[in-house]
Amino acid sequence: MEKKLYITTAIPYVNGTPHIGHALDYLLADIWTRYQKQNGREVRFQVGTDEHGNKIAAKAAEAGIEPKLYADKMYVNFEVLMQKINASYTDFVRTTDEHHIGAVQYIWQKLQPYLYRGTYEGWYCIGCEAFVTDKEATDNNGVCPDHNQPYQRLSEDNYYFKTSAFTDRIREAIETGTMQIVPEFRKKEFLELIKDGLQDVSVSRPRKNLSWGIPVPGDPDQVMYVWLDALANYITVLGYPDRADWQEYWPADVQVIGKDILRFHAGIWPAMLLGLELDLPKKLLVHGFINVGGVKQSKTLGNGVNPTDVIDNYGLDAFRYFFARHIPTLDDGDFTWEKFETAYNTELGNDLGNAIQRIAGMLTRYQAGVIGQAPQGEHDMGTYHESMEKLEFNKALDEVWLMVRSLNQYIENVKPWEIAKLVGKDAEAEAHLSEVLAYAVGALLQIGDLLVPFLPATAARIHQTFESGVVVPSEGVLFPKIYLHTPDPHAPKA
RNA sequence: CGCGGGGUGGAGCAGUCUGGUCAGCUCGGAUGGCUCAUAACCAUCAGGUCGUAGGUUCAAAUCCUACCCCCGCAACCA
Repeated sequence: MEKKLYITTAIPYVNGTPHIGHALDYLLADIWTRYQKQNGREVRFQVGTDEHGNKIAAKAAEAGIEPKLYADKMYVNFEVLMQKINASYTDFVRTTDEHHIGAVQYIWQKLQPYLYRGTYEGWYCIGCEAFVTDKEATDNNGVCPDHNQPYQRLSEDNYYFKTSAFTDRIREAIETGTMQIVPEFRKKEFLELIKDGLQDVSVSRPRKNLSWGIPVPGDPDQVMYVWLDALANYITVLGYPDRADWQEYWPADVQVIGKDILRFHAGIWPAMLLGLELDLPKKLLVHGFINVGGVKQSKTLGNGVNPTDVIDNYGLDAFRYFFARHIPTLDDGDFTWEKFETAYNTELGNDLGNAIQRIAGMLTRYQAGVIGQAPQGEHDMGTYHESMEKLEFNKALDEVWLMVRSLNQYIENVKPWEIAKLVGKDAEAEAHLSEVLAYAVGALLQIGDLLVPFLPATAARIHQTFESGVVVPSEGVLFPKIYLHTPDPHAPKA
């Protein structure tokens, strides 16, 4: 019996609205999940939200409501996005879930041997009631921009987690591939980073400085800081420690994360797992960022792209297509509306949509829609599957489009419309025509199969149209031309 | 000498580990063909000293050395 599969995504902090980066997490995990399911595997797919911390408490206070109530309102934004992307997740965890809280407290106690009291010292802003990083303090020249007050050097008591104790084992796991980091250059980057060992992290705060969080068991004055709380979600959502079936899924097969949080997921998180005597995840998929026209998205620039805008105007599959193929799975990518629309019109519309249309059209016109027995597509799918295994989804899609092109070339070569003219004159024409079109359908169905993980609706439509042996007509064309951001070549001249 | 990634035709990229079969792919542009199709499709062309300068070799985008430039990261902003 093969192990049941498990894939996770990073849980976003609900203080804020979802953006394209979150969407990418869900999309990549969903593609993988659908691919594995298509191959008969059972997959559990986690998503969730991170809901504790001062920023949430502050926002809630601003709105005059309880933090939990605020989180209740905010987490829905993310749930809506996941559903909009049609992410086929099986589990949704909120760090304010009762089970999660209980499990994290259990984890805290189990990690006792690696926890010790310490003093955290850093730059603190009275106005923010929070520490800032040394870098932030330096960048702002020692003055908080929000409150226009100088930072103060303060120290506070808290608990530390001895991640340093696990440096060697973690390094070895990464080097030997027990815990694989893809792409390779991220692995190198991280190994370099921990050359001098992992540094212990502070995992709690005095209650007076952090009210909204999970209480530290046995110490009423301390509240847990983000690390143990948030990272633990990957196992608590499975039911760890009390619900038995978590063991069927852990260790995770793939954990999808952005490049910015690699260090926590490759350092602190494995240390936690080792402390709990659990296996490390098999693979960390580290994706990059999405720039817009070469510029980093930021709130201050206001150049962020809203996934909803894309989906609402072009359809979900168009969204999934672009971000799966034109954003390299394992590296930074670039989005512009022009690029997006060009890919939509040319690749989805001209190449694929049109191929489906012309084949369906010929079948209907020449053979009253009867397909007969479509042969198995015979394209070699080695490269496709290889790319899927290597988590290079963009390359897998490249391979599919190679097939779409060669299908169009095939049609052009055999010219079914000319064979059709011979029907009635040439004794073999009818059989030949039917054979040619059936072959085309076979290729199309194979393409449909390969698109299942990426474009579920499109794949379904291909199958629905051709699978039964008779063309089932559907309303409208797939991927009709849209010119919102690029000039319409056929528009009458102004 | 902090670490990492990268500089290939107008744009975006592949190829570099395992030197020759590499100068390739997509978009955009030009010309032609075709008419089944979403004015789609197919073919051909457009010529880029593969960042710069040396070196190794019968042979380098691919290996070595130096240099220039761009972009990330440098502990909590996907």
